[in-house]
Amino acid sequence: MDNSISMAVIKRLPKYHRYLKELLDRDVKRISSKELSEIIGFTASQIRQDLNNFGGFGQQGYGYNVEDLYKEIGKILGLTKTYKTVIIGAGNLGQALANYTSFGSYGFELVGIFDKNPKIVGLEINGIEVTDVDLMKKFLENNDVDIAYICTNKTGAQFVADILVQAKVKAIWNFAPVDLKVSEDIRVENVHLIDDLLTLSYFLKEQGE
Amino acid sequence: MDNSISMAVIKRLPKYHRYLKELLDRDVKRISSKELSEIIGFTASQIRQDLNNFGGFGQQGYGYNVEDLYKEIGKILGLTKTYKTVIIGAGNLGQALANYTSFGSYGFELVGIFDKNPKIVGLEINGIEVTDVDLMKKFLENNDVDIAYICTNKTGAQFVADILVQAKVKAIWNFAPVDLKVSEDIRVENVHLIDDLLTLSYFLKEQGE
DNA sequence: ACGATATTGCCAAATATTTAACAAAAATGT
DNA sequence: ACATTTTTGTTAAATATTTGGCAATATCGT
Repeated sequence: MDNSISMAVIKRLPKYHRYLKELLDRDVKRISSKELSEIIGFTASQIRQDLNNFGGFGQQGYGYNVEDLYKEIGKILGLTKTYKTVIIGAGNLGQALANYTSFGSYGFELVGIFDKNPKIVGLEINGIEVTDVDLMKKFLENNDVDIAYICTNKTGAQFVADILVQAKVKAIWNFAPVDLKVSEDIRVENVHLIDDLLTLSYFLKEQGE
Repeated sequence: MDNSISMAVIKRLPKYHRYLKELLDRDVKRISSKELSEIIGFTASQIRQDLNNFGGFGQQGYGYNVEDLYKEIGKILGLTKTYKTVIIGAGNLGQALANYTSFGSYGFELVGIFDKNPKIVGLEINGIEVTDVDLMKKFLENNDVDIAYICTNKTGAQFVADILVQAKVKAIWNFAPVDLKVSEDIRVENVHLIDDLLTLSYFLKEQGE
């Protein structure tokens, strides 16, 4: 029996979480799959199906308790604990991510920033000093880092990834325009920004035809 | 008859484009779907199926000519023309995107940057002066802008989107953590960074169980 | 020049995902 | 208290996507 949850479902969970947070902030107490479907844009059937992968959180004739469901999805997403994160590559993007305070509010705690550029090493960004990337290996040995954000250029990304794998970092969030080769036991999420632009470009071309 | 290409296929096109560019740079002349499958990680069958949505670019017993295929996919993606783009919100992320030179090399030309913060308005980023967002509407009337990158906070995003829709901007690349409500004729790509982190978090939690 | 090999394009089968349908259970109104 | 309405959880049907199989055709080696 295959009890693993499909990727399609997993990728929708953050959106549920986001919308439930909004409802919670607006003091909405309960919501039906139908009502939720109208604001979130999935079908009611899909919402019920998705949630039932994890348990029966609703109640017939009533719907779902917003606060409970929000907390349940938080638990499913692993938001009950905090994660230590590092940024490698403190260029524009790395600095932008370092300054994103909202990640911290979800429990992603930034504990280190690394770069190889001597002009950037030593700078303080969001209260954290940028360290030379040559010292990263040692840092990872002394700190139990969960997630690394790779914000280097294409050339440096695989080199950095190899060190991260060796140091048993658990996940990589990769912004470099390259698909990293890593061992099975490390999870990678790629953000290929240019891919999104090309998708837009595809549709703009289509429109003109 | 439904002749529209599925989103699953469209989302893979940029990856084909990326890998073909790499092969081209390495002076590889021809490639079979089997060889490509080994480096790109899709099945050979899927690759052939994907490409055949747009035409028979290959040749039996030979495979695909790398340069031709690269160009064809570029054409499919609409990379034969240039697009005028603007950035709204010149915070850390907006500035990072403004400094991304690689977008330009794909034909996405940055023509304006807007912000509401008086401390930022007037700054020059990558050769472009940041303009007050109140002047954006007028700017859009005088310049045929194709794509707008929304890098504002959650609060400002919908307000900005409404102006963009009115000004007949064709596409929005939205980095604000909100799902924009826009008319049908404008294309939106969302980049919800936090969603990716939550996906990683989901899998980290799974690992521990 | 010709047989062996490689490889596409396409169709069909297998999987995966989404949507529809509905019985069962809870809530609501009178 | 009881009929009506709401809404879930779940099963089944419908769609969509991916993979496998193979005839047709080109290339390659001799």
